[in-house]
Amino acid sequence: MIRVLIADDQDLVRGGLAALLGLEPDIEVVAEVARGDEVLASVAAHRPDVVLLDIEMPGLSGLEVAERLTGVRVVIVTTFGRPGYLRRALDAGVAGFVVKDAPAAELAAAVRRVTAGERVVDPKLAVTALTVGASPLTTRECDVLRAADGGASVADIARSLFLTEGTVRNYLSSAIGKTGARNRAAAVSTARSRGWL
Amino acid sequence: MIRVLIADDQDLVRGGLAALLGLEPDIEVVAEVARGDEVLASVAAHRPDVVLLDIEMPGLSGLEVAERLTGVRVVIVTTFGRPGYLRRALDAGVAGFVVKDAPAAELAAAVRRVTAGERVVDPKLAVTALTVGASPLTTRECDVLRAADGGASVADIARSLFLTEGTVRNYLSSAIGKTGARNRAAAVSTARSRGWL
DNA sequence: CCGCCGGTATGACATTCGTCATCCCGGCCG
DNA sequence: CGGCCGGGATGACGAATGTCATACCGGCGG
Repeated sequence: MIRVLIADDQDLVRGGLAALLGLEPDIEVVAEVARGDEVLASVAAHRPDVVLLDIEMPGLSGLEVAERLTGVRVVIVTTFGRPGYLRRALDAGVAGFVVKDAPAAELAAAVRRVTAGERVVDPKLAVTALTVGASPLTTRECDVLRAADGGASVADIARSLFLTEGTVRNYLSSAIGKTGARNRAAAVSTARSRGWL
Repeated sequence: MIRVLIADDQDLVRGGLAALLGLEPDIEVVAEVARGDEVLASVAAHRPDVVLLDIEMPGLSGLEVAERLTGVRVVIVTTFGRPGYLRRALDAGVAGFVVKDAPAAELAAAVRRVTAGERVVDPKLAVTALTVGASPLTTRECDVLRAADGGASVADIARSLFLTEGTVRNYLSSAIGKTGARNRAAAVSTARSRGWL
């Protein structure tokens, strides 16, 4: 019996995945959590063989959780097949990476394969991740781009990061250049779609 | 036996919902589709009692599908509890509106209740929808905001909508005013979060 | 029939952005 | 030890953006 823990913030989705895996005779869902920061305690309590992690969760992101988890196989299950996400997931040592628009049958298969010691990654995604490459953005450029999301002005960003307006402009300019965008909004959009933020 | 059709573009989620409802003795999932524009044909073919519609799907959005569907009860199942979505859904005559972070048990309950002729809407969401109010944006203002998403310049927007740059600036200015934002990016963000786009 | 609203357009104006050059500092690598 | 890179800052300049007043047209409600 493969013991599985599921972490996803959307009740309906989490319940759905549990129901899906519950249909498999050799898989048992031993716990479900809705927040990233509850995963570690639950893993300690239930000792699952495999942990399914959504990336976007309150508390801690799935990627952050994956970095902290040891002694258990991790499969990232996410809506967004962003190259940067895959890269960070692999850096964090996950055993599998499945996107939510993959065929439903693939989930159970992935769980079995990582249990058997294999690494499960969508080949198409892997190619894209290699093609797009790693993030060229520095830490601060990321910070500034994140702060710029939602339409904050240079002054707003400067205040929220305790920087001078001029410095913020420099970082934005640099990030715009690196993303090949023509303004901050496009830069944010590009960086986000690549999983760089 | 309540016959249900599920429309959601993410295989894993759709499969999950199907598995979840499959556990109920009085509910039968008779069809699944992944695109909005496949729903009508599938409804004609399978004659379900209830149709579960995700909003964000390729082809047609769940809201557009709901407007076109007659003779069947519709439940919107969406990630985003945006007031504007709920409003448009109710205008389209749906019988239920469930957000994906609702408890899993609520889905089957919602299906049963709409079958019994009830209308199922999250009370909190209903309050927010009434509080926030309907969209103050005109059609063109929406168009321009949508086109502005992703960081397009005034010139880009003008080209894509066959307008003068000055006119685009006017619409943007007006939309920025109506959303209480301080620039176009914030306006897009606000309008989107309210479901006005 | 007149007025208002939405769509479209023009021109002028102040403000914000994006770019560039240049500077300082502290690590880290060769 | 001497670069080089990343973080941080300043000032200047041109381009893009946001605001406002004004105008014309077509439809719809009073």
